[in-house]
Amino acid sequence: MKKIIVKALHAGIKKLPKINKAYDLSFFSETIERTRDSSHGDFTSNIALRLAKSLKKNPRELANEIFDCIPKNNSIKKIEVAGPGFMNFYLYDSAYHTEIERILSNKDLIEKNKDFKKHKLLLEFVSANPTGPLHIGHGRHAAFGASLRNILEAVGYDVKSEYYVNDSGRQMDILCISVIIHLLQRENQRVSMPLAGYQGQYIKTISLAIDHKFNEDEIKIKELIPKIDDRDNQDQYIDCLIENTKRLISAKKFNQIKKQSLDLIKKDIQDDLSEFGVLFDSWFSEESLDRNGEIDKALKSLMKKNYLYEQDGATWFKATDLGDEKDRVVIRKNQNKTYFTSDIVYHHNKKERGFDTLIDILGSDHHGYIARVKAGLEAMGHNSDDLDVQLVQFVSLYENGVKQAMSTRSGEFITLRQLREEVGNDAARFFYIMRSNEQHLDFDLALAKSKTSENPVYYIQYAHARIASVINQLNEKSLKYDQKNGISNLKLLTSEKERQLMVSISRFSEILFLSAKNKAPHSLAQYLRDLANDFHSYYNESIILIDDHALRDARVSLAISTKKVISMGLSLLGVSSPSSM
RNA sequence: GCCCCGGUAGCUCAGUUGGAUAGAGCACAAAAUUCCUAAUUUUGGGGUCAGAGGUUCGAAUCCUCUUCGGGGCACCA
Repeated sequence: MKKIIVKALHAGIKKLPKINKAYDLSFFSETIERTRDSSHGDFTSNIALRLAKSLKKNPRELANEIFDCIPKNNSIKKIEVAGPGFMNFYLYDSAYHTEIERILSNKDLIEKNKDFKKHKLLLEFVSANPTGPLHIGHGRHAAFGASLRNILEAVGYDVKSEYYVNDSGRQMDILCISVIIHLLQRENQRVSMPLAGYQGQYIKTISLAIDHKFNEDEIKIKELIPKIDDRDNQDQYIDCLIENTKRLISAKKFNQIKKQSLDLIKKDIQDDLSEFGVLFDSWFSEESLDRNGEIDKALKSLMKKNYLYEQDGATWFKATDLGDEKDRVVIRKNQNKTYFTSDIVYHHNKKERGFDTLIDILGSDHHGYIARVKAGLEAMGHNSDDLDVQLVQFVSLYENGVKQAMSTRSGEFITLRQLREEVGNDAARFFYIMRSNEQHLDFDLALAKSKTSENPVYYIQYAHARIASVINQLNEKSLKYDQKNGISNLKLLTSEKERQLMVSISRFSEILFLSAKNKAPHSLAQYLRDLANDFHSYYNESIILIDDHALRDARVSLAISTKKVISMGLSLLGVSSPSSM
């Protein structure tokens, strides 16, 4: 709907020779907003105020000049120059009717931007280490990423989502040894879990599933346990323990158990996310980068470009040359590659696969990591601006005003699965994205569980269910609904609340584009709440199923289009739209 | 010490990227149902936009400083 104003303004400006510069449509679009106050019309543009300075003109005069040049348009009732130089646009109601008609037709509810389609995006998110179940923090990433993906797709982008599986490196060995220790304990061997090992219940579950039994002669506890005090040197202790184990049971058997453990955890994560309605187009294995020789190839290329040097027995990447605050190690003294090494290659790989923009959704505690990944991209010959990092802040759970403790170390943290079971997928999805991602989230468990109007999810879903119920009543009362008749009688909808509802419906597409542009799914959530409010308010004031056929069909048309918008909006957020509650 | 995010009504938060008189929900006070789902609606009070300076026609929004809260500054991931 905003397009009407954008085009009109553009047509007007084109006629003014002095202003006709290289302004594109998106510039005009940026100057136009919905009015906050209906006494200012439907839309307002501050274009005259913005251009006044560079043209050295009085903004009001300029606004009047533009006004004189705007051609007649059968959607625009009148244009006013107001205040310091705003241009206020008043639309005919028919413009809103056209919008309702479009929504009722079976086409897409919103018009995608065709230019976006050639833009390939790769959205990477969650990417939690496969060393344990997902917790409530990952849940926020999952909900945010999945919603963002849906929104970007809805406005026209070609977008794929990916989960990066950190399936190589030291932490996988630690996972494996934790499982092995558990297996040994089940055989009544006198070994204790290293302090740096994974302590959670799930380790037990994995060991039960693997159910491996070691031979008496291959495990000699005395040879297994390092001669160091675990409490003094946790890292050294566990590394030594891993080494001993590999030697005693053979690296082959160790890797076999590691693979089994990884597969079990990965499966659990995949099931968890899929039950949560979070689907990925691909699961990218970190380990595959090494296996396919991509890491070596990239390192050689960096070496050739003189981005690497040796110092203190390690190999360093000259990140400072490319904007990072310090140089970073890519190969450690012990010859192991760092996590960052894989990440340079992984991001390079993403670009090589043909993605224009890479969106990474990271925890806010990873912000210090951005500069080095960007440096890595530059070094591999890409533009670091192609990487867009969205940071997500932490989640705290509150139950009746009391903050719930959460500790990863003890393994007693609240999992995503527990949360989903507690409050349900719908409430979890909605609450996770209800707030801006860069804001700390206080997740109110009691509110999420409550089935009252205080709970925004139920409030919105209830609006949908009410409309569904009205449609059922139509049939039960054997009333006929004629959509064409409804559309041609939309002009009968003249009450303030009816107009308000039509205005809200017409904003949907603008909200989606804004939400996509700002990568802010929470705007959509806020909008849906407002829309539901407009409907409830209208529903309370007017009866839809009245005897007057023309007005009834018009009202049903309005209700059905509201239902369609709510339903699509909720589905983009991964929330269901029940027909009865 | 350096870097990132945040501070808006009693509480939880929006604020369309610099616009006109700063908005919701909850809580509080009062009202509405012979009628399509009361899981609803209507009305009301409530603000030094953390503080101070600056930029300009115009600042919650941009810049500088101060302050408070969270996070980050590895040959961990």
